[in-house]
Amino acid sequence: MVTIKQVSEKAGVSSATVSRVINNTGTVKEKTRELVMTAMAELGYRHNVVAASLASNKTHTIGYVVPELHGSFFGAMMGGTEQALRQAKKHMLIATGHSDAQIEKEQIDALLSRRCDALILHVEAVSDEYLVSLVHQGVELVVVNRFIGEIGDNCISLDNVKGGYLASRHLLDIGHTKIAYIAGSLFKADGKNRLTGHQQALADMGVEYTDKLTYEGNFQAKSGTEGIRALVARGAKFTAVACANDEMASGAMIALRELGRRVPEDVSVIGFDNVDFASYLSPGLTTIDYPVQKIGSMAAHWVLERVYGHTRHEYQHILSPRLILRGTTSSPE
Amino acid sequence: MVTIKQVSEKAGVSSATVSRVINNTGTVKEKTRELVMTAMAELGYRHNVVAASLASNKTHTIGYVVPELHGSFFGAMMGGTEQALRQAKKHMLIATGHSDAQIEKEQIDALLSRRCDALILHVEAVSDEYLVSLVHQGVELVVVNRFIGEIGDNCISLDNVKGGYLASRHLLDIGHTKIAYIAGSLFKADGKNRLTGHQQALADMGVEYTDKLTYEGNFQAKSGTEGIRALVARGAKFTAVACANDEMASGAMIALRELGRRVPEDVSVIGFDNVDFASYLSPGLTTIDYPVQKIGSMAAHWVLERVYGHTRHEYQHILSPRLILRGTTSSPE
DNA sequence: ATAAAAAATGAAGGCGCTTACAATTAGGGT
DNA sequence: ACCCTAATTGTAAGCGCCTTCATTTTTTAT
Repeated sequence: MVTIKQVSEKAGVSSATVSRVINNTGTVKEKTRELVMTAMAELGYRHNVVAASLASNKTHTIGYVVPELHGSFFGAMMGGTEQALRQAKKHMLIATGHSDAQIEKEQIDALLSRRCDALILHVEAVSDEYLVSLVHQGVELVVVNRFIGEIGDNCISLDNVKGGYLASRHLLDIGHTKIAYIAGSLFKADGKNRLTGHQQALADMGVEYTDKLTYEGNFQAKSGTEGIRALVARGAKFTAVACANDEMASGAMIALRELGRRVPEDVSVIGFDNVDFASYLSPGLTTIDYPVQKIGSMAAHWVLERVYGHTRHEYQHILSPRLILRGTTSSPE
Repeated sequence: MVTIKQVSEKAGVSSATVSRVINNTGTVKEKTRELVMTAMAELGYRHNVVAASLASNKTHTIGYVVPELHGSFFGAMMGGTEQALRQAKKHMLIATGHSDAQIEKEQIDALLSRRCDALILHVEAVSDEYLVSLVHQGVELVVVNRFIGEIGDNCISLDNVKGGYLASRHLLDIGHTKIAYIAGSLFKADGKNRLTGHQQALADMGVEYTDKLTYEGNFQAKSGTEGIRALVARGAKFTAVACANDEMASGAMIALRELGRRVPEDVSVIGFDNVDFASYLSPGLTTIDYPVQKIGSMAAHWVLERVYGHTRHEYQHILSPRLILRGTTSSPE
């Protein structure tokens, strides 16, 4: 292992100088810089970031906790973050929380032990208080897709209520009144908020909300299929169904097709998230765009600006969803 | 920042002993262990993994390079890896190579500078020689989804030729002879190999291969759509189309539908990868299963066994694809 | 009880780099 | 040529932990 020391000897300078040229800090004469550079090249020197981190107390590493790695949602989000961080030469240490408070805490702990300069957290099981206490402890963190008033500055989220509203409002606007709703897990904030938006839209348009038309799924495609079956089994009548995410919408479409109901002629379907495959379905899925990649990059910008002091990195705390019209919704007969 | 030293003083032992209880190495009496534990708890001690890494020359971190983060493919793969690594308390430092040799090298370099204990690489632009030289330099790495004979032990890949063969063979078996092929980027090994498999299947069944029926896409959905249009525009006649991945298959289905050709009645479609949304399409996409998550976990096992000396972690070097029958293929009229 | 073996602990020297601070050199003005 | 300031470099003390080796304590065997 070639060290800075060996380089310094070969170049005939002190190790401090070598460190300066590596980090481009302090001042060093052009001539000695070259001396050092060639010495490094000849020796095949490789900077030891671990040692540097210990000495400087900066790891240039951001810890990232997401519930899962599979699926296209988190990849898109992390992609947004990565793109922004790569230019700043920061790296991401990734961990999964599996929507389990215990695991989430362990992972956060592990990332902190690894001395990440900041954390980006998409955690769903851990309590608000826990996150608030971390912030009060001085941990630099951004919470994504979750809003906690007390640490609002550390949150970057989508207005899920508005998204839910937009979806159902669209169905109402084109004439539907009997609208079924397949909710996401209601113990998760976004699942709950999207449902709230749905209810507000109904209220705004003077349509009464009833539990009979809603089914609580778990954000997985299969639960969309089950949702439709359950609704039909309980005799619910509807001409449209709003789903809390695209996976469930796709599951719902499968069930509807099985039942011989055409989409959108017999029943309209609207999803939520606008994941990449939404446009591959046929008809293309009308949905609510969740600017997930943007959320990822906002989180990166937050970190760059707040933790590393880079300027010119703007970010917003609350992003807005918008309606994406494709082929699964139409006016009722 | 509470250090091991402070803990040792509070517990009335030496720092060496504290280190022993933290790492569970050496021997330490139960009583003193408890002493140390309570001291750590009272002081709110947090182990500094960076310092530990420097001293022990082990980071317990695996560097991971993938082309992109978005899409469902790499998330699934990394998910497989993560699951296996989490139990071993290893972490993943993730970087993207963007299929660009320059970037791929930089990222590998950065991960090495961070002293990752091992690398898992899904790189597509860098040369075989480069990877071989890394291995010869003593870098512990697994190459996934790519086979390089000279370092076959370090590779974990899918038999893409066989997959391509299986797909086209299926179409041939159910009676198709006019089979169009929408290839992936041919400068990528898997794109090329899948096409080779297609050609072998044709040859085996005595059907002549012709360039006229193949179109080179780029693995993106849009190029599937364009592929169909191009094929039709050039007057190609076919009753089935095999695609080098599911995204393109989905794009192809969209184009076929536009042209008024029913799937599978008028033309059969088969994809490759079996990504998660393949079953959401309608009809469900017949495809070749790419055990991507398994590849991810194999890579983890390789690392666990070879780098960390954990036993009982079996792994294979070449995984086999298999046919997944769903609704997009049927015999021609 | 006592010697020998085993278990438990402590002392101290790094791991490779950063970073005040001190020391040296170079540049400018008169 | 000489003094002052600014630009360069070197010195050395850590950063917090691991780990070998020596030392002390405990256990086992006789």
